[in-house]
Amino acid sequence: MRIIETPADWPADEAAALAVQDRLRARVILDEPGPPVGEGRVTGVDVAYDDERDIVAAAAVVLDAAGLDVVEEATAVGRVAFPYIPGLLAFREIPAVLAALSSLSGEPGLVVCDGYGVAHPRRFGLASHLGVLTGLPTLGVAKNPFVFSYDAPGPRRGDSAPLLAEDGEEVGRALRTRDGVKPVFVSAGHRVTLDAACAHTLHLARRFRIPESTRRADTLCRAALAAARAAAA
DNA sequence: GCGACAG
DNA sequence: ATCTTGTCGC
Repeated sequence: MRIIETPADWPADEAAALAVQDRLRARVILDEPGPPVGEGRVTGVDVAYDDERDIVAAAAVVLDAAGLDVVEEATAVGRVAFPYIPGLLAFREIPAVLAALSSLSGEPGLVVCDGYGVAHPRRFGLASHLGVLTGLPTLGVAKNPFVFSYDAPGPRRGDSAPLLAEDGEEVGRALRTRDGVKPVFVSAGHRVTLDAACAHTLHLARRFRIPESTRRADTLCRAALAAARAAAA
């Protein structure tokens, strides 16, 4: 496990973070189809926090896209870099995620984030931000619709409905990954189209509502946090 | 002006 | 995100 420091130039407050989003969002690429579904590697990333002790733990779990077996895992622990502010989640999660990704020995391939990409008030959510910083293709799968509206998709796995911004733009999709179960909210991050993001999500979420990549990363970052707590005590 | 609001 | 046991169901 690698111990990280928050980047020295990381925004210190809300105004600085907003300025960074304004500067970086022009670099998001949305006209590339992205990697084919079921080939190569897919990496799930997730983060867990202990704000009491000011500890953050991130995990990156690399899967073989064909069989969804784990190829490699990495974690990183550090101090919380930013408070949780809706719309600025990336500043809280990304330093630890970058550290976990950088300690992988192999290529991550497609990165699946727990949150949004372009489905964001300023079209620059966590997944897009991570994509721009790393150059990797990314997508976001969130468990809640955030500030967007949608009509209920059909009841079957694979059914979807547009996730709409206030101006009517389709910024993502409410996608049913299991029959009769609450949909997940998918959006493109970087170098992946929305259609491709949904196809990857369906491939990764065959057995459960949440993609296998995210579930694996979630379990691993919680374990890393527990270990860091024990070490701190 | 106040509240809601990914994790 | 996090605080948290048992329990209903495939």
